[in-house]
Amino acid sequence: MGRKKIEMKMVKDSSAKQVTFSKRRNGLFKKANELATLCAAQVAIVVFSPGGKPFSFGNPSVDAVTQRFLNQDYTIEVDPEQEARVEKLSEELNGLLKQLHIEKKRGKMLDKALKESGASRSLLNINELGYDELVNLKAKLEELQRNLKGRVNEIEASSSLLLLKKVADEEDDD
Amino acid sequence: MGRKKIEMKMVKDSSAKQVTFSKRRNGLFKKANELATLCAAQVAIVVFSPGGKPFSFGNPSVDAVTQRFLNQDYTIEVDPEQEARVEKLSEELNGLLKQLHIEKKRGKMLDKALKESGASRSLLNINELGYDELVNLKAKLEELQRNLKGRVNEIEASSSLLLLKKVADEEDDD
DNA sequence: AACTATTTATAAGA
DNA sequence: TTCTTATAAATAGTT
Repeated sequence: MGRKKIEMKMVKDSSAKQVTFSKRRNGLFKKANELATLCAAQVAIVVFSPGGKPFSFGNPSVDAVTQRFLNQDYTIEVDPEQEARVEKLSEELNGLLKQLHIEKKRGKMLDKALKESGASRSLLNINELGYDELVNLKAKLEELQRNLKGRVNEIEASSSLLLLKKVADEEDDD
Repeated sequence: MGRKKIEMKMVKDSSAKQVTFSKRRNGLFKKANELATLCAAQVAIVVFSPGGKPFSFGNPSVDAVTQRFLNQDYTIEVDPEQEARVEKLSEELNGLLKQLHIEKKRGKMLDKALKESGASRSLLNINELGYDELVNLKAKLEELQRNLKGRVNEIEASSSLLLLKKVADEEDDD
């Protein structure tokens, strides 16, 4: 689409690559916007440049679309299409396990950040909260803990050990 | 790009909209692929059609790019740019809390699915695993539980109650 | 699904 | 980077 046809191979010259990336990223986002406008479609795009910088486009927002994608409502058919039902459940569990895995990674990063930053405590102005508010928030946190623990037990209870195999495998590239 | 120029407004005729969506979705994914190939860039796209069906493109995969995006490495500057440091930490914590919130939702869906589907147990062929493998997986699961609980405690310990306020707020739209 | 008349994107150059 | 322009590529309307 220009003065000459180009081969679909990686551009070697890093400066030219940067120029191509900028132009084509703009083009891609424009197309995405048109698709969303013309068709009332939701679109989310995340791109990392060759230099590792993130760019994103979202309609209505990357977050909204991503969450819809992750939370996809696998409605259980009462109609006995067991095959499909089981497959959907399996996907559901799988997604959950992936999330748990992401959580773990984030947890490690958080640990590191907290240790490295003595200043982090200063970010938390407890004084802004009244006593009742603190008590309330503490309760919320505890509920959160229970829910998390409860769900892990739920998984255990349902003996989804086969799926856990995948977690075990993922553990290996940590 | 066709016999006539079209207005950038939503196509009303639902059949024409579907055709336009298909064509342009293909075009978008092709462009994304070219961007990834030419520039060695990572790209992830998620699109929902007007009918609500999900489509995705990813290089190397939607998952890989999404995780990189979510896990963006907010490297802590030792150089005392405290302002930036605190902001990054705050974002980090925020993202974590969002994840926890997503988790909760997914947990509820899972509960529902498990209750509604008596057949779910049949999906879990424990018999495929040997005893040692089972023991191993059990250990993995317990480690997972400890890690999750540990991280929640970490948050509590660092008194990030201010941020928890956001969780409390989000609770309200459940 | 295919076909084209056109429009749009973009590679190279300034 | 931004703009210009020759040309390649995408696609709107048609079959």
